[in-house]
Amino acid sequence: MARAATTSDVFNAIAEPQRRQILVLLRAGERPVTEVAQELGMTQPGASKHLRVLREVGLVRVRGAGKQRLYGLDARGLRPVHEWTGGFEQFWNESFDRLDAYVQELKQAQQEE
Amino acid sequence: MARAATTSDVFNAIAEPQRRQILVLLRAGERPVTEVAQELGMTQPGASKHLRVLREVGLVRVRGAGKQRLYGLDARGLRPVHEWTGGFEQFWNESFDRLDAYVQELKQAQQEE
DNA sequence: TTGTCATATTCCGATATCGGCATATGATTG
DNA sequence: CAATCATATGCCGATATCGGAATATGACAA
Repeated sequence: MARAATTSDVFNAIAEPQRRQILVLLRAGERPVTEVAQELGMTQPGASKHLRVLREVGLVRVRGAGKQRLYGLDARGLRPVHEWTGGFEQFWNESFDRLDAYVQELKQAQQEE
Repeated sequence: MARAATTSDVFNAIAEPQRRQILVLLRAGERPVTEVAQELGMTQPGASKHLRVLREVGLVRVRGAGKQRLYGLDARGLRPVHEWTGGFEQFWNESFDRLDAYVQELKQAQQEE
């Protein structure tokens, strides 16, 4: 088998740095593809493709505005990611100290050998 | 160019469902590879590979315990992800209502045509 | 040292990714 | 309708991924 599809999966969609940049940019408001490409220093087709992925996972919405198509943020899909990582909150404080303790114990044990 | 490396990037590391499962499992405590594989229904080499990636991005630590190697969680690397998504918190509430409003306006506009 | 259990690595095939370039499709205006 | 601007798609090459199977490496015990 091969790799998981980036489409239809928010975790994969935001694994791409450029796509994260796009999302951040869109926090400032809707923008047409060209402007996204320009502001982030990517090609128009490049931006278009990334926006397609973001649209497919539902992180972005489009609406036609005359000749243009305005892309806007729909951040609701990021919530599950936030919550998933939040499930580890207690572990990046308290619990890790224990692990650190283990490591120190090990170092000592090695020195005593 | 090709795809970004999953190694040395937490966002990519957690884009893999099985790796997320491993992290969740390890919240319950340290475990040897074999046990991880068994509890999650994957092969030993499979688990080993995923754990390698997680180790390389620093989400997991190993310590030798006799014949075994115990893998333990180091969730600190998840914090940036939590914070990054947290930067969109206001957008998955308030701000999206505006976008919804737009959509409704558009639907109306279309009906009036 | 040899055997045995635990884990890591290697090689492979199928596939999906991302970027670049050219081009097709779309919408609008004259 | 033709011209134009805006955007999307298609095709390509290079590469990395994931899973599977076999095998190598490691650690310990007898």
